[in-house]
Amino acid sequence: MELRQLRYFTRAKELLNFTEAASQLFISQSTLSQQIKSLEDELGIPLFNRVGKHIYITEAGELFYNYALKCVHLANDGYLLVQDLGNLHTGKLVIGVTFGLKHVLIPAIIEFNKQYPLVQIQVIFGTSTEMAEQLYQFKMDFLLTYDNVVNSNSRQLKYQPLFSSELSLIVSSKSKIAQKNSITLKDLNSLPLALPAQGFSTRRFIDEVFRKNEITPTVSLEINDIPTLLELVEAGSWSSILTRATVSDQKNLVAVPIRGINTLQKAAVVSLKEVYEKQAVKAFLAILMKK
Amino acid sequence: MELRQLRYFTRAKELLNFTEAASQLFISQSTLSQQIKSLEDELGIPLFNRVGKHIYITEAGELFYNYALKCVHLANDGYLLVQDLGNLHTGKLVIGVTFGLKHVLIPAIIEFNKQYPLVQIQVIFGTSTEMAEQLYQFKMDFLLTYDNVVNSNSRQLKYQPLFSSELSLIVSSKSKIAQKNSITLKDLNSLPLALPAQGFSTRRFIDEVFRKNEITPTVSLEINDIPTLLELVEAGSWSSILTRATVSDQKNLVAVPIRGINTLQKAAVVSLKEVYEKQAVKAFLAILMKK
DNA sequence: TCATATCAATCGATAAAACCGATAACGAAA
DNA sequence: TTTCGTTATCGGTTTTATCGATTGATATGA
Repeated sequence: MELRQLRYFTRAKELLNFTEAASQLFISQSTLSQQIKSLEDELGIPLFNRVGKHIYITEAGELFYNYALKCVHLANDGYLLVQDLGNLHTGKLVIGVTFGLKHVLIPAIIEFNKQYPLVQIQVIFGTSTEMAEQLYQFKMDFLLTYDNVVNSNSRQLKYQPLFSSELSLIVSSKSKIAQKNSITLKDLNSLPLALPAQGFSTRRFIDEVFRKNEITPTVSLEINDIPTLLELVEAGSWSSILTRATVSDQKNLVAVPIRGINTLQKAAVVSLKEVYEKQAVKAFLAILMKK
Repeated sequence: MELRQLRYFTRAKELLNFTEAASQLFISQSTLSQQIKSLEDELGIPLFNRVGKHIYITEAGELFYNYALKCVHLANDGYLLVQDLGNLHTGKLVIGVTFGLKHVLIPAIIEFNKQYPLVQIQVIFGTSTEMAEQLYQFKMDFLLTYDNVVNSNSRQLKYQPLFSSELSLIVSSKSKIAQKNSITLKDLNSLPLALPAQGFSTRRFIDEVFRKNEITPTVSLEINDIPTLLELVEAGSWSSILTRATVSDQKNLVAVPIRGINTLQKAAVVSLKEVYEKQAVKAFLAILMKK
């Protein structure tokens, strides 16, 4: 039994299709077929049922999978551990972030790069849904978002809170509303709203607030790119709802508080529980939390 | 990185002596030396410090060891688990059964559990149609039913006959008919019948008998739960048609033979052909057949 | 100080195995 | 029935794991 075989097996089990699995593993289908067979021979029990053109996992396969997967992950964790042991002089950091937390991330990146110039940084903006998916696939080290992310998911996430920011009405500074100290939820009914698309954590939160308070404002624009959204709001026709923090560095936009409801959004660092945490991640988070 | 290398490494780390470790691993010292080196190359960091004729573990080696050891153990646990499965120390058995064969199943379950108390058993009562479907989807290990099941299906089923039982008229022991030695098919025309719903193998058989003999008795009640059916027959208003075996353990019901036609129903174990048969299934069937 | 014992590293050759492409075999779908 | 999508198998090639023999390094003891 070798890790190679376990890696092949887990992928095959996940896809239940040898051809596709082989392609993802960058080996030929024949190799995969042979390696699975040799693993089955060693275990003395079939891991898959072959029926016609399909394969199904057997009871033994299902049970064995748990061990195989853990084993592969453990080996990988060990590898990662050694990789960045001491050397924050190599390695790569992949950070997911919602646009609303850009202002928190930027200074931290600058500071981190000053301290550890050899660590490559990749920043990915996206919806929390998209990013949670990438996190689960180990394509991301951690993500920065508001904390009402997918909680129904089977695997567990670790939350480290950063700060809170109020959800506010965002309007152009030229708008009449910009003068007001605050508005009520009901005022929203008469405003044409431009909101982030489905999938953004803020949007999920907003929809929830609407539902609870039984109001259905006109959402006349949905868009999945926040800079563009801000640009459109700046132009004057629409208002939007975002956290106050989102526009903290925008001159031509004003955040008007929404009265009477709890609109506190908690920003947090989200990562996978029980997975080895890179040195670079630790160092980065130390900088981030210090602020 | 392969499990072989991790096995070599852990042993070497424990003994801090390549020559001895190699000997225990039944490989040459040169092989061990090379494999450790290739592991170190892949990790990009030395796991041992070579000082003169001695070796010492490095910090990286010490940390990596924890992962390597767990990984090796996990793989071994997975192996043992699968072996156990073959030895019936774990696992699950899902059995589908028509109500008419309950009396065959019960003692077999009791005996099986006595012999293999660690195997979980799940029993599903249902129509043969439903259960055949679940069998095809690998949600069931085998089913116990009368053998005129779906034969038109593309995939192939394996039948292992158990015994035969005559289809009889089932009446309350209080009924007048209960006294008779037998009745004819034509007598059925004048009786209000309560039959199992479509989908039950017995019902399929009954309908076939009616069709062949060109009679159309009054089916005044159809029901998809056999215990309830029996309860209603017991109350006295209806008669039913079921195998004699179905009422073998019922006091207040009598089975009256139907004359002049072949009403033999063959009970059988039905499973998928050409699919690996679990050890637990083999053991269970051995007990079932022995009776 | 020098010989010797004891270890790890290295080299070259060999055996094992992982791998690939081509093709067969199979069942499902058309 | 043919076609399509899939897995299994075969024969040949490449990679790599392994070995024995040798070298190099160093601790020990005469």
